[in-house]
Amino acid sequence: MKNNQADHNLPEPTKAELEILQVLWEFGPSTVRVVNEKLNENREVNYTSTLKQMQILTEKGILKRDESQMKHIYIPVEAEEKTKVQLLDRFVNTLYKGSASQLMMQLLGNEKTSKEEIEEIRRLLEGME
Amino acid sequence: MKNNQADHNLPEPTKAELEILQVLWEFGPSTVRVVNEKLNENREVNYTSTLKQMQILTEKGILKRDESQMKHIYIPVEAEEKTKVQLLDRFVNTLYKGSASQLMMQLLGNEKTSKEEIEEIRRLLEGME
DNA sequence: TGAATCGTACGAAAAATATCGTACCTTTGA
DNA sequence: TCAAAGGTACGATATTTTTCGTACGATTCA
Repeated sequence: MKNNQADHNLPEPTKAELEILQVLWEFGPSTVRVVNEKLNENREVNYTSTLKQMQILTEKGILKRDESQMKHIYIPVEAEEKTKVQLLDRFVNTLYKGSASQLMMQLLGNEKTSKEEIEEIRRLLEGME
Repeated sequence: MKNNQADHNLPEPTKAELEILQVLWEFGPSTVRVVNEKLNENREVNYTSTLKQMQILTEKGILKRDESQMKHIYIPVEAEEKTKVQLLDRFVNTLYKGSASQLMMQLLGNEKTSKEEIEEIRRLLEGME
C-alpha cells in the first residue's frame, strides 16, 4: 500500500554528486585525483571542487573513505545496484505513479530502443518463469 | 550510434517545475489558482510562488498560456507523453548507458514490481510481434 | 634541510532554484 | 461609485547546489 519509505533511506544525490558516483562505480574506490581526472575528460572542473563534492558526499553518508593513507580512498557506501534501484524506484513513482508496465510501454515505443534490446528483454522475461 | 541529441530539445524541468507539470497533465489546462490549490494538498506554497514558477516555465517555453481572459490559462507546450519520453531517455542514458534491458532487469528484480505488473509487461511484449 | 609537489580542510563566492512581498490592475457587487 | 476580492508583474530574498581560493600539513628528493 504505502511504499515510499525508501525515499528516506538516502538523501537524493544531486547531479554533480551522481557524476562522481558513476566514476567510482566504474573504476572502483579511488582518490580525488583520479575521479577529478575522469570528470575532466568531459568538462573542466577544478580539483578542489571535486574534492569538496566528495567531502560533502562523505558527510551525507553516501561515500565513506579510507584515511589510513595520506591519499584518502573514497568508496561508495551502498552498492551501485542498490542506489540505482532506489533512483529507479523514485523515478517510476514520480513519473508513472509506480507502474512499471507503463514505463515499459514507453521504453518499447521508443525508437531508440533497438530490436536487439527488445529481444533481450523478452528473453529475460522468459527466463523468469 | 550517437543518440543524445534529444537532451537538448527542452531544458530539463526542475523538481518544482515537474510538480506543476504533473498537475497540468492530470487536470488539463488550468489557472495558477487551481494549480496552487493542488500543490497545497501536499505542501504549503504561497500563491505567488506558484505563479512565479509558472511564469518561468512559460519563459522557458515549457508552458504557454492563454491570456485572453484575466485569469490566464496555462497549457503544457509538449504532450505529457513526449516530455516523459525525453525524461526517460535521459534517465536510461545516464544510469544505464542507454540500455533499456538493463533497466528492465532492475525493474523485474525489484520486489515492488508486482506479479501483476510483470504479467502486464509480458502481455505487452507478446502483443508487439 | 628546504623547496617543490601533492595532499586535505574549509570558508566564501558564484550560480542555480525556489519562495515571497508589494505594487498595481480588473472585476464584482452592495 | 468605491471598496473588497481576486488577478498578474516583478524585484528581492532565501535556499540549495556548485565551484573555487587560500591556508596549511606531509612527502619527496636534490
